[in-house]
Amino acid sequence: MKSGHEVQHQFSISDMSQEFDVTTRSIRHYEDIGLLTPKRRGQTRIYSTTDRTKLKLILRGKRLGFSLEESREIINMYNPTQGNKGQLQRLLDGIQHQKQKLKQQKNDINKMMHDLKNAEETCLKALGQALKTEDIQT
Amino acid sequence: MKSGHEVQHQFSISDMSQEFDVTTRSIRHYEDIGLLTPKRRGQTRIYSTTDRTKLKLILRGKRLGFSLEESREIINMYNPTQGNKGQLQRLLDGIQHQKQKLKQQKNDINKMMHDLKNAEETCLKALGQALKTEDIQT
DNA sequence: TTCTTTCTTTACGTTAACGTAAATGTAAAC
DNA sequence: GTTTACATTTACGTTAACGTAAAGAAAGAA
Repeated sequence: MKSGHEVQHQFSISDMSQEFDVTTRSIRHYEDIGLLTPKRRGQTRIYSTTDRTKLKLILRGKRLGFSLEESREIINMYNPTQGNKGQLQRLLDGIQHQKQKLKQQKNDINKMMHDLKNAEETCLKALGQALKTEDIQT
Repeated sequence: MKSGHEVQHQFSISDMSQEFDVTTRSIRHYEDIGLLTPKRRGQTRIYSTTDRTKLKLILRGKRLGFSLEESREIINMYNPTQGNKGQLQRLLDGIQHQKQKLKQQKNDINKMMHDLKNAEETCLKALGQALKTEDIQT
């Protein structure tokens, strides 16, 4: 454990927007539904490294086709310490479910990748033929 | 090449619905936007094995978070024979793009899977503690 | 024949995830 | 001091992907 005087970095909404290539509207939307909880200096939002991490998780979820509600669940899996027995059990179930879903996705990706490579090959051959034909016609 | 008297299986919309666990409404919607093109006997839709394949691709796409328009592109990558040079080149670009996206997804999945396993471990430990505490309290 | 099932079309409704615009505030730069 | 840049809230608009309900046709079973 490091002694606890680490610098807490702070970020404006435009910092976040630029760094992660997401609109400020989206960032505020994530706050509206309780996914992010930045502090304020006056009216202005101040984002912490925790917020950055959560935003990263949200965006990773999006790339995998998750809804924001699903991303909320994922985020909630990152602090499993709190909670009674029932809650922990439900959390564990959720984790199993996500793991299963990810396995399915991985499987789908492998199949699709295989198909794409096939298509690529066929496409390249067809392109070769097209070029030959072009030569002849010239 | 097999001689061409293979049985062309036929399916009703409810066959498709049950087999793939998707509503008839969705199936008709996919037809509305031109993703499926079943034949008709009278008014009734008759689905071929080709339609089944396309539906499979659509659903696989959905599991990976693809929009129907993206699935349309994917489907179009399965017959790369037709088309002139420009079209083939664009198709090839699309294929590269999809491959890249899949790589990103695979990467995301690996990271998320790692995180989930961590969460699972933490969760199990906390659950163990909760049970101990329960014993003591009993 | 009447009932039940399965199909059809048409059309309005719904939800998520923002987009977009308007009106306003504040602080630094010129 | 006013322009510029970025911030805010409020609120209506939009799109995809269906859900849902209504009304009717065709076909087989009772």
